Amino acid sequence: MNDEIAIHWFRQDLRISDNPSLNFLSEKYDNIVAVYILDEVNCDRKMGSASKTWLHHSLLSLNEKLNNKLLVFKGNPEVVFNNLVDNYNVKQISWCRCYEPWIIKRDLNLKKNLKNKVQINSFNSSLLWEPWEVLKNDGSPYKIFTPFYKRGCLNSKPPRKPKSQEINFFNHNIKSQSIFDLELTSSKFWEKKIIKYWNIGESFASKLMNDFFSIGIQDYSEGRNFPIRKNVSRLSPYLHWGQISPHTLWYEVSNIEQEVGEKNAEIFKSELGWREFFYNLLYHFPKIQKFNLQTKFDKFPWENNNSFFDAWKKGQTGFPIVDAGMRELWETGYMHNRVRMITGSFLVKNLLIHWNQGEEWFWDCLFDADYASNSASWQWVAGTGTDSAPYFRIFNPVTQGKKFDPTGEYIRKFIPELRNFPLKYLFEPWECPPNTLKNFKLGINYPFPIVDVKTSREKALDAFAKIKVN
DNA sequence: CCTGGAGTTGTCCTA
DNA sequence: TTAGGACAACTCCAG
Repeated sequence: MNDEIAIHWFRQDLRISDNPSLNFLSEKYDNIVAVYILDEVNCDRKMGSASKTWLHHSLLSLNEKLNNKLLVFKGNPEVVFNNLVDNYNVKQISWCRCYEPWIIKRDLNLKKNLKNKVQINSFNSSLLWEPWEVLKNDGSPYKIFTPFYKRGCLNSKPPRKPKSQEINFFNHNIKSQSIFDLELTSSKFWEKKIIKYWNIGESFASKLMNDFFSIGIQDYSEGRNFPIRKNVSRLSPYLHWGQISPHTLWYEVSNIEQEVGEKNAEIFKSELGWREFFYNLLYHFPKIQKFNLQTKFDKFPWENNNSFFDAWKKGQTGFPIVDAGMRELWETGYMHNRVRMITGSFLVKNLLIHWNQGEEWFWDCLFDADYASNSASWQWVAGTGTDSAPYFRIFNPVTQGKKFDPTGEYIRKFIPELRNFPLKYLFEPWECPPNTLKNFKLGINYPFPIVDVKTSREKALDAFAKIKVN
């Protein structure tokens, strides 16, 4: 019997279907061995708590699909692979590309150091266009979304078509650590709570896609702005971990463009385009996770205020739409996109707290925490990023609440103490005449607003004026 | 090199 | 009540 093996290294492509590396190996080899390695040696930032939880359950689900033959290790991949190559007849190692700067660097070294022992291949699986392929005519990267997407992406070659095939996984006897040895999970109440809202794994990703494409997308262009409506896909965590490919989403939504309306399909695609844009930015500006893209913001007078930051994290700012969002995040490991903008704008522009702090908190709490998207989105909110959105665009947390949660249903869902609060004052409880509600006292049952909207807005505008170029 | 049009998601004031 | 312009000026991008 043939004892030659080929290793597929699972990373952020935790799926069997439409996996180019697995497809490639399957055509050449009869014996494929699947490996996952938790690398906390080379990384420049450890996974957040929610990400670890998602990964833990994803690996359990993947392992089950593989008849418990997934090999799991913790440590430096180079050491792990050297061991495997020295002890088994490994002909080939193959993986799907990641784009975090530290991973690019690590993989490059790994290839260099192992290429004399074993054949190595890598594939694109998680981006519709490679970041080095979408460039302006002069060869430099785009900094503005619209030309990036319309001209850079839509005018170049169409994304690869998704392809799924039978994979020849090998019924091996190789020993490894267990998924529990990775210590990705704890018995924290918080973890148990947030996973209750999700079904984690590849099969649930396709189910979610199918459900969304048959119902939610029908009113995507309008409805996606309202946090209580079922018009967003909530596929972001699955996309991040590669439990579904953007290629599948791209072509599936193209197929139903007539039924769901061209506009809804186009806007959904452009959201995938934003994801591409964020990766493109990260690839060409690898420091955006920490550093302002517009360096003039380096001298912006951010404020250090731990009690404000704590109030924001806990959903105790006294602004119901902000608090509802922050509590949704803590309760479910997710926050609706519109509310991410509102809470982000509030942190940065009303509290004047550095976007780095918001980015860190989201990194820890979000199931879809993504190195590229999280950083680039925070820079967008803060106005420190590439897009030249006017600095005076400051969300008003009262107006935004009234506009996008007009029935108050979202606020009431996540802020139980306001469940019986009159709708008229729900977006600005401090305006409610005292004693309107029995057993409710502002400052006791729900906090007073920690800042004044008007004066904090003006303060932010003054601060922005100070860093103007001239 | 020059030119002109444009830039995800807002708010506030005024007529 | 509502629609339209001001907010300020910059950088990006393509021709």
